[in-house]
Amino acid sequence: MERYDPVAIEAKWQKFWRQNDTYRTDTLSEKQPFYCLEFFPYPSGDGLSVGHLRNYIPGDVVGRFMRMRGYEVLHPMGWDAFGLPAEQDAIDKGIHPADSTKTYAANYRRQLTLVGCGYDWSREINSSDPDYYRWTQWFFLMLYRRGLAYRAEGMQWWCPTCGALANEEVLADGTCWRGHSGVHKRPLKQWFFRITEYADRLIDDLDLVDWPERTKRMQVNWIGRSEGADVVFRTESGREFNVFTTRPDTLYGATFLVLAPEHSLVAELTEAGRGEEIDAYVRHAAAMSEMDRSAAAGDKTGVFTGSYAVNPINGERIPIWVADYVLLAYGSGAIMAVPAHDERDFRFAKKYNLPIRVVVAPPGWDGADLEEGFVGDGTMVNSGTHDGKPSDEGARAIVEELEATGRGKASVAYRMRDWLISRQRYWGCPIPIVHCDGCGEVAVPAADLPVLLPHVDDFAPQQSHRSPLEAIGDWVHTTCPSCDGPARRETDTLGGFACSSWYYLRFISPDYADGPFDTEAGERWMPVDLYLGGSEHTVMHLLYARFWFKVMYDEGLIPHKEPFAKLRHQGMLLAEDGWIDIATARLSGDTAIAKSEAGLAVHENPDEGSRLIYTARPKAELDLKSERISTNGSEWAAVRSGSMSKSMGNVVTPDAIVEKYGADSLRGYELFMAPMDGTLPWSENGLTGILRFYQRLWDLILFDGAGRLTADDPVEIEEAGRRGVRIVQRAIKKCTEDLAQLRFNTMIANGLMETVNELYAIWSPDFGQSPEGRDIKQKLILLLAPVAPHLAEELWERVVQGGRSVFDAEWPDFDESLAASETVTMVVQVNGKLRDRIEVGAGISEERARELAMASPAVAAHLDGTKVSRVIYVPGRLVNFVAG
RNA sequence: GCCGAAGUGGCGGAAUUGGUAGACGCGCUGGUCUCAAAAACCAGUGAGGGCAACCUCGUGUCGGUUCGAUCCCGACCUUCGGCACCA
Repeated sequence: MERYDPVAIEAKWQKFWRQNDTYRTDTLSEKQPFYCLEFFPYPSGDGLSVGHLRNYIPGDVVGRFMRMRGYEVLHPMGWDAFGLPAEQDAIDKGIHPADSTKTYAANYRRQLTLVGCGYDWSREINSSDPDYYRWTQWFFLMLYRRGLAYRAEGMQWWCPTCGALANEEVLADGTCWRGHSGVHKRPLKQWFFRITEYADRLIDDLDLVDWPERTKRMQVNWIGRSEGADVVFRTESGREFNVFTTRPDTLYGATFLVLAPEHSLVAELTEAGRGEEIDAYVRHAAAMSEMDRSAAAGDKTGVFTGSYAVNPINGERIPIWVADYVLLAYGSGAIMAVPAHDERDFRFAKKYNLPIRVVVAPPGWDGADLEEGFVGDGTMVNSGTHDGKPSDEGARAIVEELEATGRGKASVAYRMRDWLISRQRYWGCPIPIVHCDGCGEVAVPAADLPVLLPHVDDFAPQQSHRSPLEAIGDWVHTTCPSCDGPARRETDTLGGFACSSWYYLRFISPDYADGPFDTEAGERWMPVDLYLGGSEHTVMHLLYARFWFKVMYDEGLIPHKEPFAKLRHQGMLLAEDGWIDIATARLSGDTAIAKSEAGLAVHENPDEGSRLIYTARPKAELDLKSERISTNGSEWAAVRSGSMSKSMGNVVTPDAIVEKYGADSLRGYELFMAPMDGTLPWSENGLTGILRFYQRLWDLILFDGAGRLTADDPVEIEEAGRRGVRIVQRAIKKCTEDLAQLRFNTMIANGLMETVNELYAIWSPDFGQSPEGRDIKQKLILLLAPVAPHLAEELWERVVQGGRSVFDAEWPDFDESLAASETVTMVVQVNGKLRDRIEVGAGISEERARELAMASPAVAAHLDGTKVSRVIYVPGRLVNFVAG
């Protein structure tokens, strides 16, 4: 029998697809459109690992499946080539990013083709091409014109490696999104997009999309909408300023006010004689990094300005303090402190001996001093005419009162800040603005786009924190589009997330020259039907792209409100588990790297800065059944994996796996090993199972004698036909439903593997050649096609139809009634415990089922003479006798 | 601290969402074939007991609801992700 030879088959069909342009999308097709997209990658010099493929393979499978179901599928690929990762790589390797990204992209394209991904490569885009970034600039101008792009100075995040960062790019542990440490704030003049103006819509419109709830919630939390009130306080010197509070009901309990150290009124409100102390405090706060400030969250510090303000609700005179636990950027940078009902204010008041006045009584409160701030709802006390009201009602009443007297109003505050988008970097899209002495900031006219990024050899970031482009004199010096006088170009570039905020539109009409995209085609093809990518981009790319899209909507470019109708995340793939010789690891010292038996590297005791890649498990948890452990007594520890990384030498490339097992096996394994959003370690062993399965399928379809039965067997062809129809109908149902829900693992396990196992049991040479047998084979190939496209093509050519791609065939339909079994196994229970199983006809009556169940000897034995008081009957499922 | 997700064999994971726990695959054990090994194929494989038919236990822990709980409720433990002085 000819063996399944993936290498030969795969080369053959990849060539066929290329020559026949199999994956070209016709955006004008009459068919229903389906837009299937994966986050476009930044092409790295390391190439793709098997981990990255957990993003691309599911997309490819869905694309193929939808195509077979009659949709015109748009499934493109491109490169997120502008931005820091590319520039950093270029600096490290001394290659110009314009060259390196092209080389890397070509390698990505080769690898994606190698694993059988069917992209329409005629739509390949690269965000660093002038033909692309010209439209990124066009969008910038659109935002600018709409007042959504502006330049401002302030304290902003700064990464020693990456430079200026958006808030979204800073992680809680003081590192940036690229993993660099030392992130801190510094005063910077930067460009921003006014994303905060869209905060409410970014929250509300999440109701329109099918996204993981977790992801939606993370975006909502990030935006951080809080409803409350602005309250106006007047100082004794006649100054007015706002505080924001979410608890207007506690206004009578405000016993002091706190300004952020950077607040503009601090100097003015500082009483004579306290200047030195206040200055020192403000300087100290400024010097302290944001990270240090939040690390010291428990310990509150502050100083009294010496000034007082008047509480607008009761005319009370209360002191104004300065403290760094109040953030300038949130609300108005000033708060009313209500120590009785806020934990932070409580601590501060305790420390500085400020009064604590309860105005919302906790349930059962006896008037005693509080041990800590009570932040819950309760009944209002010490609040003038509002006493006795529930606090939520009181909050509304107080806001009304403030509005009536003009001393405050209902208000909303957000955690999200405007999006810092400028970078003092070379490798990015130039901001299309010129600065003119006479006219000021002037937008480059759309007709003059693109503002080309000049090709320079020295593109390293400057110590001065200024753009390297400043050094390119003949590029910087230009004429003002408005007055023709001398002007300077804006030398900042746009961060990479600007480029990726609209790329999904460019794929629809990649060569369109009259705008960023053909709006008619855009209307038809948007929103993206299925978007696949990692959850790490939840508050970066996925938030930014939604914002841009909404601006386009407002501009009338697109009639849809959301860009991505359905979103799913793929899980992370960790490095393979292994075993480590503890003794060897110890020998080389605390921070040493030891080589385990499996060839994996291990940080046994990572340094402060380095991440723990592997964690040795306690000996008790070792897999004692494993030979590798038991041969070596106690010296080996099982090692749980961390993420794949080049520095650890544990990256598995698709190239190596394809060579050994074939692309179809790699695809099958990536889909089969776990649900697509699960995180799990890579395990090369698992590939064997997929390869064996393909071999079995191959043998079944091409060599009928592989089946369990011979022509002489008692299972007649007719009987086999009946069973075969049921098996294959069930398989179609399972595969169709699972693919629609992206449940690839069970689609393969139960839709394909189990089906083949069952078919083996009824298969004989004669049956294989019967019309039923041939029909089953054909359907099986179709079901296989999205997962293993090369193998499916080969089988399709051999047993069904040569010359045409299996992807031009239709996905099979199923018929519930044919898939249904004639008999079912019913469970017989006594008091809810399983005692017997009986095989009965599918349409059995309750009466008959009870009779048969009662007849079971096991039932009599377990009833043990007790009377049956109740019988639970679940049709087609079980009969349960309840005794006593 | 706050928000969220998850804990099932030696491993990855199934389970029609209240009705046969462990599908499918890996690994392991035994067998067939072979001089031998690999591959392939066949059988077995949650734990404990029994010659056996069978019995008992078993889905992180403890309790509850129910004829019946991996699934629902309460408390707790653990792991992972996100946020974190946001008034």
